[in-house]
Amino acid sequence: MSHDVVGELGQLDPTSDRAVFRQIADYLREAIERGRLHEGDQLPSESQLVDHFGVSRMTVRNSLQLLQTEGLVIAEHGKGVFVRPRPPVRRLASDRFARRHREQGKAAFIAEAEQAGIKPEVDGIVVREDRPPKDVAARLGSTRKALSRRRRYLHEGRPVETATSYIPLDIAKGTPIAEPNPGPGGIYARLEEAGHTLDHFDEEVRSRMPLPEEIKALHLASGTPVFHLVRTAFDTDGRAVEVCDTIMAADAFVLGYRLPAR
Amino acid sequence: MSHDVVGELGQLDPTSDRAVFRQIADYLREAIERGRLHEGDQLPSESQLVDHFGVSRMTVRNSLQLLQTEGLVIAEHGKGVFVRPRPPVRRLASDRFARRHREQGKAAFIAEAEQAGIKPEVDGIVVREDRPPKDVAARLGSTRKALSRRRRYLHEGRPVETATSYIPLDIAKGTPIAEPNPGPGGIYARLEEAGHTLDHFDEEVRSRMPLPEEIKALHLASGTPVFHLVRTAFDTDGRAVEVCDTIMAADAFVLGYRLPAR
DNA sequence: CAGTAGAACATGTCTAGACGCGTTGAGGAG
DNA sequence: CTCCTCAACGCGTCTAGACATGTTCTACTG
Repeated sequence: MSHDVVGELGQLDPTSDRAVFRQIADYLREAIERGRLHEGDQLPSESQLVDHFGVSRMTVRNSLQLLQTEGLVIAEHGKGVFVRPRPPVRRLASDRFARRHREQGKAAFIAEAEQAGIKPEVDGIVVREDRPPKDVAARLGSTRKALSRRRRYLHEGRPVETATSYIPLDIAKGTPIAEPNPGPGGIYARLEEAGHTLDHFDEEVRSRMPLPEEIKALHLASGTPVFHLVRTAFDTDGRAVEVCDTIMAADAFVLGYRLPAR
Repeated sequence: MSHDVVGELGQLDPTSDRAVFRQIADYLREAIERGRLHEGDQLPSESQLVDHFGVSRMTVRNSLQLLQTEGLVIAEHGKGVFVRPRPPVRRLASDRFARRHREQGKAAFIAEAEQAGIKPEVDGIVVREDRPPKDVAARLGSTRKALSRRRRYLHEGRPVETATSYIPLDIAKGTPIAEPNPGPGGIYARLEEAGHTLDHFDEEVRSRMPLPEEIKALHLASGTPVFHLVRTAFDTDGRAVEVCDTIMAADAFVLGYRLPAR
């Protein structure tokens, strides 16, 4: 071993009120935060920690579990536990749906990813006619069936986002919006061609831990929350013409917004 | 017991590849999602689950641990495990720093909370001269000392947000901004009075799991991520006059933004 | 009747060990 | 030299039990 990490971990304080597994987690967390363990580095193995601290394996596992739920480390079956590498994040700017970008002929996700030098992909597109969930229906102002466009986005092969758009059928039916590939500029370009000039978007941002299906779809490590965005597009008549419900891996994005001071 | 929850949980499938503790968690999660267990309801106790499924206690605890990290339940020592109640959320609108609100004489947090019928409090105000962390320094365009204003916000007695503002000393020194209570309208009103008419704010939103100190300051249950906001205020000369670094309990807020389509 | 000690029950922490399965590298077979 | 087998190692799952500590309610005491 080039560097004796386990030997530098210190010893338990048996007089402390703090639980043993928390003390062990504290030592490991400190080693990560102080930079003695870098991104991607392997932590001491469970049996090394058992030997060093003189505790049972379950106690050590409890410590590692804690660090996992904090998002600091990731365990890989058969290999070891590693300091979690921070993936490159995408900065999303609040003008990402501005018309000038759309006019380049690219959808927002693609255009911005390429500008950031990231290879984007889109995946698993499903277009259906569907009754929208009731919070979406409330935003669309109708509980009728709508066109739903579901898809998954990837960065450099890693899935980072799933999104489902809902567009009222009277707008979408029989247009390229109902096709899997809606053409250059994406569905917003098609909406504008159909006379629904876009005025603004309202976006709501929540964050929470992912559901099992979201963990699966985005290959999320434990300790990774998700952003839940609900974006409503309004045309110049004030009508909601699209609601987009998005789940994003929170470790892959920074959302940027400009707020008015006036 | 008015309702035999544990009896309705189904049995393990010994032929399944899915780990036993995951199957148990699945049943409990389903009971919550289907509404057989409501917010605040107590789950079957560990020993009841041990009896029902015929497994050891550690296996049951593993299931409950999983649901805790998902944010679905919360364990209370000596009392039981309960379906986590969803606290009332605050909707933050993207115009929350608009001047018209400031002119009412109230700071943004207070004004918006009262409008939502929530009793707001501010807590633990610390004003110092401090060298800002380097990401903040980069936004201020200076690594010199700045005035830092730290404080904690509460809703109905529950801590939900900590924030630290950094203001360049040449702007803040000797003004009410350097006082614990900066007066009506908050520091933004004072900045404008000092000739720094505000033009816009840039806000960056991240989400991650909380650090131990954040768990402590915000009394976070496990399975609760935090929003990390960094907001930079620009005056009409284009100068960054304040950077505000905020940690918010993610289960207490919905962030709203308006995006331009042009 | 009020107050309290204690039992019963709840979760928290920890031990010691067993078996399973994915990964890796050394050493032998071809 | 190449390929394959297998042992060593690493984490994943599960058992059975012990003791600690917080909570609640009962029943006894004064």
